[in-house]
Amino acid sequence: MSIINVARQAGVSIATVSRAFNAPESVAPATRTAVTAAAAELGYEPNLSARTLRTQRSRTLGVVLPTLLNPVFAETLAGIAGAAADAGYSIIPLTTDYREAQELQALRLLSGRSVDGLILTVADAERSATLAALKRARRPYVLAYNRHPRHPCVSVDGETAMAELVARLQQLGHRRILMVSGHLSASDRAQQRYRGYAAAMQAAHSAAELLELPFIDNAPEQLLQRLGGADRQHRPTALVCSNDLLALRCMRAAALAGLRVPEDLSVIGFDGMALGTELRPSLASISQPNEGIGRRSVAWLLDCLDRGKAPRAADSLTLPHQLRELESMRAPSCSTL
Amino acid sequence: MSIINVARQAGVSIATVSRAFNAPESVAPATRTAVTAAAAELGYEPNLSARTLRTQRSRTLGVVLPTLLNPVFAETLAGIAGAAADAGYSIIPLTTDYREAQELQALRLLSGRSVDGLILTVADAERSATLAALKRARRPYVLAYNRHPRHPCVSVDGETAMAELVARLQQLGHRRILMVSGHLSASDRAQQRYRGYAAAMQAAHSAAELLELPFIDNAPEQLLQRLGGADRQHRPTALVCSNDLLALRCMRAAALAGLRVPEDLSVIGFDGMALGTELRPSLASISQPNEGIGRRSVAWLLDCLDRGKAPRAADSLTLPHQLRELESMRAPSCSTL
DNA sequence: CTGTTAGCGCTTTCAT
DNA sequence: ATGAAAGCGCTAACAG
Repeated sequence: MSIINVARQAGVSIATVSRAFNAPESVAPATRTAVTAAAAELGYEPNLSARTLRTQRSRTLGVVLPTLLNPVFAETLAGIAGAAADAGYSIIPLTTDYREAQELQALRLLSGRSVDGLILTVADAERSATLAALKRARRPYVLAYNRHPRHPCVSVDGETAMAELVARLQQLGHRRILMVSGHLSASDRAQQRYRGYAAAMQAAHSAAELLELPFIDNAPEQLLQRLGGADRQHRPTALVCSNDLLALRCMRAAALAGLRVPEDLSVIGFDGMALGTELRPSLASISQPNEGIGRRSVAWLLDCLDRGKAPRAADSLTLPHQLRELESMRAPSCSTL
Repeated sequence: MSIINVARQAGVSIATVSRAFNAPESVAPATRTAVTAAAAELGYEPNLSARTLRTQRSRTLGVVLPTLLNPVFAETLAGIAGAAADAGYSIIPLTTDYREAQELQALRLLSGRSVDGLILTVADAERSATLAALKRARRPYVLAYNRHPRHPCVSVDGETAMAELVARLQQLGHRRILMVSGHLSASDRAQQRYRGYAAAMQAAHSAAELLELPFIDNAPEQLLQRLGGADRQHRPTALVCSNDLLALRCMRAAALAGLRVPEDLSVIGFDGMALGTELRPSLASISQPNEGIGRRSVAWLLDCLDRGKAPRAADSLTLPHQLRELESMRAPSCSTL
């Protein structure tokens, strides 16, 4: 079922059929109707491969994310998929598990598919071979979540957000605030969040303390140890976590250590995954507009594509974050101070 | 950078280059080396659109799922994406929000992209216009999660699973077991799960009771009412939910009604989303191999594609489920009986 | 084992 | 406003 059948059916040339679809105004109304009718009758759908081959535009976007098992990225992908679909674009998602080798592999897979552009979240924008390759190939791209002065990014200001959170906790009366994260070296975002935490702690003349947890089992020994110590004076009254999944683990570890959240310990996450509000206690978090980050990335990229230029680092977008002060966060009770 | 450049560089014809890539054994070792070297030097990647146009095979799969905001489907997509990538296939995911209009729209988008096959989860396989269209178009497809005698499906036996769960609850001493679901008419899977529940309740001479909740706010009035009633004799001792997300809401509603889980009320979900094990209490659930369902669907579909035939309903796969008896489920305490 | 060549379905000059 | 025809990059006969 090709353009040829439609042309025959409508009694016109294939060029006219093509025009009727791609530049309707350049075709006489009567002809247009005839073509449309013929196409509908035959159930004709233009062949994208042929169109791509001819125009060198695929109307397809590559999407490279760390994992879909973290709801944050699932939400982001939902936003990307929605925005892309609205614009008539398809997406090809690939996941990397935070591994550079997989990032490069993803790029290779996508390069053959001649995607018009990519949206990606890399482990560390500064030292990313993937981004270097991308620049070299001069393919338009937008980074989601990453923040870097030399790349086009859509993100929130995690450093400021974290500093605000710590300030707010201090204001509530918290003094011993522990930060928990995965391996800092594995994520430039975690590093930024830590900077915000450390700066705010220093500003308040409190001691910063970081606990890096291996991302393996459910109730990490280290955390239990740190929380379970008999010495109430040294136990933190609040845990700020570099992401929501980690915060969940912390809440569970706290419960296992016999601590109540938030009575004995406040736990705050980062990301604002939708699920957090469904829990009990609901998860306090610095919420990012995850779907929004996805949508805006697509919108920006498509806008650039339309004008034939690549997104520029200087036009990077910082979206607003929000402190979600939910049930897992509150002022420390007297007994814990 | 096309096959022509490589041919020139290697001093052979374009046909030889093509063969060197697609049937290396049919080319002299020396020639092969020359071609490979030339390709590497030029950074050549075969153009998929051209190949697709010529061969009518895109090495791309369409994936149609209800939503990515439910972790179950995010896990499924992760499995699909992994298996597809391993086989050198790309996927184009589309979401439908359980709406038939969007299912049809998805099909339209995919038809132009000439995907080799599709994997989909539809709201109701029995009355699905989408599946009808798919059959008419003779495109190979596999349903994930849906179960239907006339379609090729990869799923677990939700009816049996639910019956087993209810039997186990009865064995633990539960008598007043309430089932909670979304609108039954919206999902053939929920219907199957309900059948299993009803049958098992009847077998135990207990009264089946279904609460259909609108999928809108976080702590549905109806549920609170049903749980909060002063009359302890009529309050259920266990809630079986048609999915994990709903179970989460139930746990939250229970807490708001002043009930402890599992001391006062057991809550069991269905799906086995990974996040459930991270909560406190951890979520008991009938767990399905979500990533596995995705992977197996891809494997089956690709296998059929290789042999040039479409998956047949008769070869449908039922994967094993498992009762995850975690913290949110236990025998009723004396005071609640 | 290798080369020549005809299209896959579409868009886009260039004529008319 | 419409048609004729070239060609996007590749594969698969076919010929040698």
